[in-house]
Amino acid sequence: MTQSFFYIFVIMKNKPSLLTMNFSELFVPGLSVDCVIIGFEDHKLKILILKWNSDIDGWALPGGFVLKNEDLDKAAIRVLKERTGVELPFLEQFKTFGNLDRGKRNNALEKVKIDGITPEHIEWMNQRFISTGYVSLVDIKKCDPRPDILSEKIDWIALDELPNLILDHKHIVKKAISFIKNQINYLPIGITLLPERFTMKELQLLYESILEKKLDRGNFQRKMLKLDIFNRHEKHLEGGAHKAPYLYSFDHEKYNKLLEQGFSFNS
Amino acid sequence: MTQSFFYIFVIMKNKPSLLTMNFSELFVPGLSVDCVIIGFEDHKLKILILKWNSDIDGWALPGGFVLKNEDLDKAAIRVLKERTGVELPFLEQFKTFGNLDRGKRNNALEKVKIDGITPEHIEWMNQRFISTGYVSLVDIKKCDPRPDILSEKIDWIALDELPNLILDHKHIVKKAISFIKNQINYLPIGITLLPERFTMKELQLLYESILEKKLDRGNFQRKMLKLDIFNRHEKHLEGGAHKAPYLYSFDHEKYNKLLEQGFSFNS
DNA sequence: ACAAAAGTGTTTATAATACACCCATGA
DNA sequence: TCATGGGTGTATTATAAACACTTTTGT
Repeated sequence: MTQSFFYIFVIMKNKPSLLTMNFSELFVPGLSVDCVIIGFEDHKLKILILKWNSDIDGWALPGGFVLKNEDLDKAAIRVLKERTGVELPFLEQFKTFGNLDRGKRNNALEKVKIDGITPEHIEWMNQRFISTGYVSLVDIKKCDPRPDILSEKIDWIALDELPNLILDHKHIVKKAISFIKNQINYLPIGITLLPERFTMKELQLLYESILEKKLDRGNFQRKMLKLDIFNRHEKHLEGGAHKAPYLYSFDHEKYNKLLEQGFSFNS
Repeated sequence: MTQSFFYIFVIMKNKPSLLTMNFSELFVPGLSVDCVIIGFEDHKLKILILKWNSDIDGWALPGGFVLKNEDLDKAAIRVLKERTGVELPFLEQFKTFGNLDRGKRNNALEKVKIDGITPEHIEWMNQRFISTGYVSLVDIKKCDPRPDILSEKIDWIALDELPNLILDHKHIVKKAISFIKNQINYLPIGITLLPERFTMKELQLLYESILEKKLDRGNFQRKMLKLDIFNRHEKHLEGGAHKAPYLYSFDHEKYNKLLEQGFSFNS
């Protein structure tokens, strides 16, 4: 319900006239999408969340409404693009949240005073909402997070440092993480989370973050390389007082071939 | 969108007056649930589907609308109960279907002439619908399938003998099966699909149906028994000209303990 | 006695785990 | 030269897979 604001802002920049429209004509009523956009930085998983302005307490997941002539998936793609500038790295629906108690009426909405937002808009946003959760894995360095007219800021926050989130958004995040954890054995997940070139150590730290357990260095390296989906680059990374690690990148052709035939990486 | 009829029927039996209500007041607009109810009979996976009456061509998954003051999950539970009489054996949400092209307008709806169904009801049902898919695993013998005012019959149909299904219901079935296939390594799925007592052979046939591949008899038996979640019963099954197989049942206490600690059965 | 299918055993191959060793590097 | 972390090797254990052997039963 709340995410509408961010969408309104985008509309305002492009076609301000749309704001005079009744939401009921524009959007599928009562249905929204929420995106858990996950990145990896400083050896930690982080997600992109929006800090509301002082009138409204709490942070929120990037989300939005579904246009009447828009696929549900497309709505999520649009939200991802609007918040990060990124197009379709990895975006998957994981669950639809439809409990009655998720949508406690947000009194804060009544306080909002923004040009073009009418009491009818507020009324519409205060209806019961069912929200479909999408999870996206992105390279933080490729993102250009865009704050919103209603939010003081948009930020990457480590999973273990999350502030209060509105509604059931914390629950949505938990479900997203558990979804990724289950998927990791069937998807070489690093391909969208890491930069183009990375070390095996970095990939291992990513896996350890997702699985929440330590892995054996030697075994991890051997199992990964055995998948035969990496290119090893001759230029080593320099810096530490130790042997320089190789840099790797995904061989997209081999990677896709492996995905097609299916595989299992147990860790 | 079509499933509404079945729900109307139930309402008619209980509180016929509700039929005079506007659907917009009763239901969350544009949102439905569809249930893929899976059973196991004659060594085959079967699903419960509804054959429409002659005015309307095609079969449909059991489904329904979501009441305005009802959890999404509760709507699925209600549909399962109404169609089978069964309460909560195994019911899980697996995906929400929201593509525009899934809801091609069903001209057949206009032909329908049923007491109490007004053009406004038809109009409402012809709006764009987004549907959340639930999958349920049930013991066919415990089910009491109930056909509907609009359907000639309700039947268990083997997966490889499915007739034409309306809308994207075939696609929904495929996704449900693939969901179960992925879950099978983490859930002793037989507990709700098989009768109280069963042979290892039957359990194996069930697994082979879901996994769509043959399994080694000896290895399957040993791996299953090693899970230590079964009770072996001394009364053997008789009938064939061969050694009589033991009957097993799930030890619910051990089963639940295993589920809590998590396990993986690779087959 | 025999066929058929159950129950159990055995062998082999493959993969997971733990840890050891040597190597390259910068201070 | 020494501490550090990278790359690779190896022994051990656990699991999967293939298949063989024995048992029980009705005909």
